[in-house]
Amino acid sequence: MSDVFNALAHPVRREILKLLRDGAVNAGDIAAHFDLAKPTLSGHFTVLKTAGLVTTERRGTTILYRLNMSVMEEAVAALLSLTENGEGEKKWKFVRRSS
Amino acid sequence: MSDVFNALAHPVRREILKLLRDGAVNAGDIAAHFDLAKPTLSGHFTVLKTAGLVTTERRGTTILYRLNMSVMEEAVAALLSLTENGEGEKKWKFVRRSS
DNA sequence: TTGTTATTTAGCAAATAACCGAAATACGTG
DNA sequence: CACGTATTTCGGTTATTTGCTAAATAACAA
Repeated sequence: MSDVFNALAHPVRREILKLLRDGAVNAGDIAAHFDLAKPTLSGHFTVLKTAGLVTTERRGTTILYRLNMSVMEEAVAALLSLTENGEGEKKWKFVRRSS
Repeated sequence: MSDVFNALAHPVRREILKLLRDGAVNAGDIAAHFDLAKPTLSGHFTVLKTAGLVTTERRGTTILYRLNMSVMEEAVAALLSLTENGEGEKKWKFVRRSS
């Protein structure tokens, strides 16, 4: 979980995750959103991938980055576990909508 | 929010937060839970305090550390905002129990 | 004031992180 | 094969982080 929070700790990486909310995006299109050199973005991709927050799929010459929802869910659960002591009533309820 | 996730990225700091789940604890008692020098722990306290995740209160010779729940809640909200795009159905439901 | 306990600050070494430009790799096309 | 496009890896610089010991500060008691 350290890798996950570490990945979330950089504003550029959080912005990358937001770009992936509505579907997979290729590395070049992501890089175009930032005033940073491509190798720098590639490094950020590696951090996100190491944390498991994104997955990749080669699509011809480009590489698609996709959000890994299950790891995002685990991060929320880990965050909640820091405040819930397990004994007695839970203070929070966090559920995926069934539809 | 970078400061918050950065603070959460270190396992010792997450463990410190867990020690504070059931109420305020003084610096010495927290330090006793780790095999680290006290100045090292003091540095971790500073990171948590800078992030706003804990507050301090001097109580005689000791200093009490207390969890700042509102910042924890903001962290959860920030995490959710990375996956919710605002248009259409929300995928998640996250509510505080009323009781 | 002197001493004792609790905690932080200062100073230092080693490791890691963030950025860049240049070079390398992977793929598809002619 | 050779070329163009997309992306990553390499090598380097600078800044930050984590840990330590030793010294400084804060509060209290005698």
